[in-house]
Amino acid sequence: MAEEKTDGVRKTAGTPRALDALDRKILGALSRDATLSYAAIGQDVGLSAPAVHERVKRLRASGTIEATVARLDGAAVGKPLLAFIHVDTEGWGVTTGLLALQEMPELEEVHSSAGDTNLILKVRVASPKALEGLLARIYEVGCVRATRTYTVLSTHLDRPVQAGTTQNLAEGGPVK
Amino acid sequence: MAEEKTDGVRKTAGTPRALDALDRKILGALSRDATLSYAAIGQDVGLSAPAVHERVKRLRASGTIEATVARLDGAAVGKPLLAFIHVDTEGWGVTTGLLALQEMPELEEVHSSAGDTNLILKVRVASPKALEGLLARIYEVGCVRATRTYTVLSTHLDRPVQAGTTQNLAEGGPVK
DNA sequence: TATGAAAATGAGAAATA
DNA sequence: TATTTCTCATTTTCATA
Repeated sequence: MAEEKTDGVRKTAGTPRALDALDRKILGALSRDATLSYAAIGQDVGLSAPAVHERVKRLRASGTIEATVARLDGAAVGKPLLAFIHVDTEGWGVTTGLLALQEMPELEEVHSSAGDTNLILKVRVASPKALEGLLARIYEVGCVRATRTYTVLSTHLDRPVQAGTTQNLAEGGPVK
Repeated sequence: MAEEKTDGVRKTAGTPRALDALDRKILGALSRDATLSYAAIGQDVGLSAPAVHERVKRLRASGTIEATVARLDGAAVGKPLLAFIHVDTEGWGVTTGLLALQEMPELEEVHSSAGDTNLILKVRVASPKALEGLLARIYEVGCVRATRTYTVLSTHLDRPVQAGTTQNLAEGGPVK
């Protein structure tokens, strides 16, 4: 348990510096394709390559850019089955057992939730059988009252955090 | 490259080539940090830099690596509120209105689901008010019978698709 | 703008089937 | 023996001051 798994946990070690329109455009480009050269991004946003580099460095240091990672195809790595699992727990003593679960690469997201459930899990597994095994291990943690599993039939959209907001996207929107 | 970017939608245009242990280690490293040099990865897995490059090129071409992207901090880009929305629809005619919703950068994931709900949405917004506005627009689509919103209080784990499986987790040490 | 490092490409050698 | 895949050497592009 003495492992320093930072892996994907929020850092937020950043300066609360405001982002301007240029920052947002750069972030938008990088969130789509981080292999773009600074020169190419600079052409898009109207900046020189070193200027883009400077901003990206700042965005990295501030934690706005958490990491640059490869997005893998679930099916291609042998995990074609995606599911969300809602877990109802007794009390708040979930933390200990939770850490053990996070060791499993099948788990991608773990959120505490408001609403009629306590915990929302996003998992990706090889087969229904693997899902069954995963559920069994969740109950082994203890303090689990019930689970509800939502198997994903098809994914229509799956993209990273977007830098843009609705306001600067569509001006004519009927947003009240 | 003038690429047909569909903004995160599955392509799976890949060869069904099996991944060996080396591929998985490389994928694991890149899914954590895609800024690593091929030489550094090569040292980890016991390969030369060009050899790693060759495999990565293959993995990209096959679609196993979908993209290399920057992970952004939701709070830092002005969207501190994460929520899952379950949508109950009437019939299956959701497709048309769905496409309009995907234009909104607040939407990150859209899945069809089995279970007692039809659609699972993952959204990230600036405020409760923005969430309210988003819900309103969802109902505007039509065919929406009901929604259930699960607001995320805190995120304990959020990482990309993992290349490993539970079986080979124990054997493979932490690739540092 | 200039420098250094790393990525990309090609040719030869070794291991495997 | 033929095919695949690694290593080595070279060029070119990009990050960084």
